[in-house]
Amino acid sequence: MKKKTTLADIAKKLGVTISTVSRALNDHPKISTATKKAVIDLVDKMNYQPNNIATALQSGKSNIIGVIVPTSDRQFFASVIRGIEEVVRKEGYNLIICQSDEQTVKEQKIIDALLQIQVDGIIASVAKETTCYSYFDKIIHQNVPLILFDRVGQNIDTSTVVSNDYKGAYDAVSHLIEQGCQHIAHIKGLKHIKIYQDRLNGYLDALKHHQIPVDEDLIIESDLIDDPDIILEAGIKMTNHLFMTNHQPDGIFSSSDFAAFGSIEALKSKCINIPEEVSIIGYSNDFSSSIIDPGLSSVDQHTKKMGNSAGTLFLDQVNSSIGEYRYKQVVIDPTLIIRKSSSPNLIENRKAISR
Amino acid sequence: MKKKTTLADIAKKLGVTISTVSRALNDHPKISTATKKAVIDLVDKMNYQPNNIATALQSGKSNIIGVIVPTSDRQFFASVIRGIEEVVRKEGYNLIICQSDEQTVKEQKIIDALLQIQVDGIIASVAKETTCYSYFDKIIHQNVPLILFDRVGQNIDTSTVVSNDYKGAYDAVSHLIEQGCQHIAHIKGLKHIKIYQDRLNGYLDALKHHQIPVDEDLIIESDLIDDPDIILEAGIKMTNHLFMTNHQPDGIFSSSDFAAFGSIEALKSKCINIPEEVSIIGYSNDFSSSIIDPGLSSVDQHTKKMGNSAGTLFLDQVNSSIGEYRYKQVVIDPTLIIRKSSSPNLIENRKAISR
DNA sequence: ACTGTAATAATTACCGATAACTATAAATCA
DNA sequence: TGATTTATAGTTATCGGTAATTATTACAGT
Repeated sequence: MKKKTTLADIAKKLGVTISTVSRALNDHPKISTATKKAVIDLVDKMNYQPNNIATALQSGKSNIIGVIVPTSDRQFFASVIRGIEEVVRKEGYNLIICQSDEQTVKEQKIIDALLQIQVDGIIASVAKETTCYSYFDKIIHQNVPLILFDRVGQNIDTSTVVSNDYKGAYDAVSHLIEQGCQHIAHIKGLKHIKIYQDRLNGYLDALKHHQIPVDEDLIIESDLIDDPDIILEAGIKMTNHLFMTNHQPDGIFSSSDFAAFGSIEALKSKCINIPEEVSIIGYSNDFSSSIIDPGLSSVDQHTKKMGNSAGTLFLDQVNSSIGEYRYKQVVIDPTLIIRKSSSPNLIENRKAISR
Repeated sequence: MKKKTTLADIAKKLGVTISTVSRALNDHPKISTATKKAVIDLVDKMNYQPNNIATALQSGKSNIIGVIVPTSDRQFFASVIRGIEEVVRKEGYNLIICQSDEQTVKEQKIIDALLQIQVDGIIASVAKETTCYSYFDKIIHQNVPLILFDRVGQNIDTSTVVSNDYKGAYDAVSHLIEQGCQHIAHIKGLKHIKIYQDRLNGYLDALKHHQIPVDEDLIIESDLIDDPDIILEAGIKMTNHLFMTNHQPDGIFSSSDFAAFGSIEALKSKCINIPEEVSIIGYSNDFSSSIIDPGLSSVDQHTKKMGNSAGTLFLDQVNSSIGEYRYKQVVIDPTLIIRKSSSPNLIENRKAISR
């Protein structure tokens, strides 16, 4: 039931003042080596643990970074978080992970809570529901560094880390075309979210550059940001729908791996061969992409690297003197991982890069 | 560049003292409603945000819980974390997620860091490397509530939440036997880790109770706690090894879904039918279990529920008056999810329960 | 008019640490 | 020897709140 030892305890026992002890521990030059040694010895013996809260109050720094993600139990975000941590922990920062569950209201509550506990910065990916970013502006106005990643707001002036979704989509669709596909369907996400818009544009441009006409009936919109099981079911439905029309696709580019899993399942139950009759490419390179049969080609976003970048941007900003810092925009090029679902004569490529 | 407003700013503007403002905000009975209203109005207008660090210093409570997991980007742990958060956030606690990467040294550093930032409690799953638990005792000695889950230490006197691994294994193996398997292999984890020991015992007892002799050659040990891709490869190797002997199994119970994925891949490439010739059951009910072909039967551990329990145990402990609290041990029964890999005439069961 | 008692608000100490400013002694110099 | 460094450590204010204690009113009762 012993309570924690403080500097006062040590000072009293040593017959010196608190500040002497404090300075001894901080290796202040004006403290004799004899005193320093005495202090350090006693500190060890009394098992003294500095109270960071007191230091935080004094210095105005909490050494805590708030991380807001729509959901932490998705591979994508978990991996980004790990990437952030790798970078910032080296400089003594801890992370508080918060989940918005895609809800604007929760997101705002979280922001308030984080500001209240005096985080030194916030790294966030915005909830899909969110269309107004005034709450994020609030963070900036309080002089708290804000880094956005992946799902960044439209008009927020701050540093960001995004994946080059346009390129990812362009490369994926180009690859399908090279494999001989001429009627490529696209399962796209909600259009107000930039990443899905970019992927759509990549898809459209790839078609255009290869002189393939766009068939609007082959483009299906879906809310892709929920429970994996639900998206998978949706993928099945959408695929069945696609194959009920008279112009059936010979390729599918899905903005979500999970929807692509549904496509594979739907086609398999229709006894349509993948990739001979229909090629499929997903997005995110989820672990299951390598597990499903046939292996799903997918676009790897280098999630951990995204996290690394976000962490680095944060450190840059806090370590630069106020006023002189300029926001930076980092764009990370994704990599197309080719598996059987889009390439018939391929040795299985399970291994993902930098997952 | 405006800096944060404090109680002092409000007090000055209102011509009252800081404590009056403080008490007005805390709805103290001895403050007139007029003053309270004036304070609250000004607080709104000046966009005052209470400084939690100051409160934490004063109260000795940080409202932060440290969570230590071997790795946060695994579905299992991510889901437990979500479960913890669901429960504790309601009472105003925030989580700091830390990853030990299975290394004892990192684990100890994390514990020191968490104690230093004055967390109100620690919820942890111990690293596989860890065999000496003195660092966890340190937490307890500092009167910081400690809850262990899943991988609990052997001799630590504290509250715990574990899955009934014995039952999970027993049920799985019994099911294999009911399906007609007589030679059931077991891919087990490191024996010094209790969960793997329990699963082994469940396996052995299920065999015994069905009068099936144990064949030591069918039990293979593997380090199951690393990168999914690596475990999968190991699963392939182990399975190939099993099928090189002259007594080949007709069933495999794997302590890891990922190793089981490897088994499936190995058997498929040998053109051995699953489940007609060999039935397979994994452990953890990873999302990919429902994706792989055939669907992998697996033991669902109700991870979110584990998290809920851990959070509840923590709250119980902090909310009980000191000295009167008794440690509790919660055991959660897992559920066997049956899919095609162990049951030939089954409608696919993709949906997991309470993932 | 004078004391007693609410009602309300101001003082003050404190949480644990840091840092600027002072103070004290011994040591050095003119 | 007296003045001035130098080395070392003590004082005190501060971070932003909370809470116990004390002070100031206003009003009631006699």
